[in-house]
Amino acid sequence: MAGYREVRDAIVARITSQQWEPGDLIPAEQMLAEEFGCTRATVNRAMQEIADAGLIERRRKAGTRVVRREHRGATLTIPLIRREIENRGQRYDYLLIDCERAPAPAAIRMAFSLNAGQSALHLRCLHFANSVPYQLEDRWINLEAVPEARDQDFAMVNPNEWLVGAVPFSSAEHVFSAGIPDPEEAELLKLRPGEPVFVIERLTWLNTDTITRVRLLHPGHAYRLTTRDNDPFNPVPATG
Amino acid sequence: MAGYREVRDAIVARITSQQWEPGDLIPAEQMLAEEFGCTRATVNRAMQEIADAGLIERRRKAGTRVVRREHRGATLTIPLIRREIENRGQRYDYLLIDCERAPAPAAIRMAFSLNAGQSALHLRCLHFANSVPYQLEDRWINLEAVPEARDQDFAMVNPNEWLVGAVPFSSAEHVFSAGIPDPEEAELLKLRPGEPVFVIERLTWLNTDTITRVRLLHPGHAYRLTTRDNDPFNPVPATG
DNA sequence: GAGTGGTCTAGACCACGGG
DNA sequence: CCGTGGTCTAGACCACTCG
Repeated sequence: MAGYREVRDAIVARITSQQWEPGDLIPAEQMLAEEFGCTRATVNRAMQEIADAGLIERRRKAGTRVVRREHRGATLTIPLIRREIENRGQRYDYLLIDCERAPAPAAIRMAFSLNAGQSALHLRCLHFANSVPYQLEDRWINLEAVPEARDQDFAMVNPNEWLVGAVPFSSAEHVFSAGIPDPEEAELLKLRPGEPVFVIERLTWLNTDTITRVRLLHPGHAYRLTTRDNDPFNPVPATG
Repeated sequence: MAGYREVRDAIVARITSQQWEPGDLIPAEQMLAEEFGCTRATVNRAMQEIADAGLIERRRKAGTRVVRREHRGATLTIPLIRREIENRGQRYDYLLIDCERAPAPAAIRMAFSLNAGQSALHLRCLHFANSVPYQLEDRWINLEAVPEARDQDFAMVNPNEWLVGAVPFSSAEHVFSAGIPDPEEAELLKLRPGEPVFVIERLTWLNTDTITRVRLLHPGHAYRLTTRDNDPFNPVPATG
């Protein structure tokens, strides 16, 4: 009689209540199917979801065990910069500082797998929230991987939005850090002396090609990157 | 003849190759089942996984559409601090600075849903990598939710590890920012003047109870938080 | 070898929601 | 209304791997 959600939630409850503790072996699917009055397929679907969430580990013949929870995951959503600002009810403005094809420095050449002589597209721009500098973007685009970028007018469309629309799928690597801006960066962001910046560096791939490397600077006093991760199955806690 | 992985990968390929573009309607499960020579259940499982990955949106009667990819997600793994250091081959040391039951300040009272008079457990500690300060931890623990914390000796076991072991399941909220340490913090972390800190603030829930709020400071010059997100189905790009 | 999970089938009924 | 996805069943075969 039980649907897979009920089976799933019941099993999760036994784990979170520590009725089944980390390391414990869970009854086999056939046993649970009988207990819950459903077929093994239904139990299997429930168990699959719990395993996907990382609560249990399953191995043929060895059975299913409650996982030792060692670390917690967090899912960040990196929004479109324009949306991020407009969603807060602020006006979004965009300024292209410079955009030119230039010889790629060594670090970029390595990331893009380019030879010594090759060039790439380098551009810098500023994003404003209510006319206040919100993000300074320093981006390299791999023209070997994305040759169409050369014909784009990035004074009109910001590279963030253009790339998201033009590149169908990719992997990404993010690095977050705190740093001290150099004098030019500080001036562009209109920072007070001594003000730190929150730095996001992102590398993006299309299949095996690196398509872009971007370095995003935010004023330290104004920027907070937030993520909320809920239990995969349990109800959402009160938002404090 | 096709298994659900083949069906899934074939459909994903049509999306990433832009054969099916964002907004497009995908053939119904029955059609795809006939095309791939399998049952609708197999197609359904493939589509479920693709939908979970966020590539498509499904609605009864309306059918399945390719999603407009507006923002990218990133999955962070917050490791055990000891592991993070030891995995780099460095020596981990831990120092409890202070640990006392104290009246909770207003912000903590609000987060923990406490009344004006109530107290909570406040502790501060330092984590070292090769004897260099790596993380300054300032933590409040809600004794209403986790009364066992009062009997713990946090000079021996650091609160990070104890909580991960003691609390079976929870949600969490992370906020990342860059900041300027106050003089005491700067001294504890042995920072040079003007050095910024990378700040992680985390709230953790057990069901509807807030169990702990922790503020973690890292020296800005030494700390980088990295995350690598791969396509859910495609092979991993070359690690640059 | 044998027990467990992984997957598939053929068919069925239902819930949602667009037209 | 009625097409679509959501879910379930009863049964089957297979793949892995522990003992």
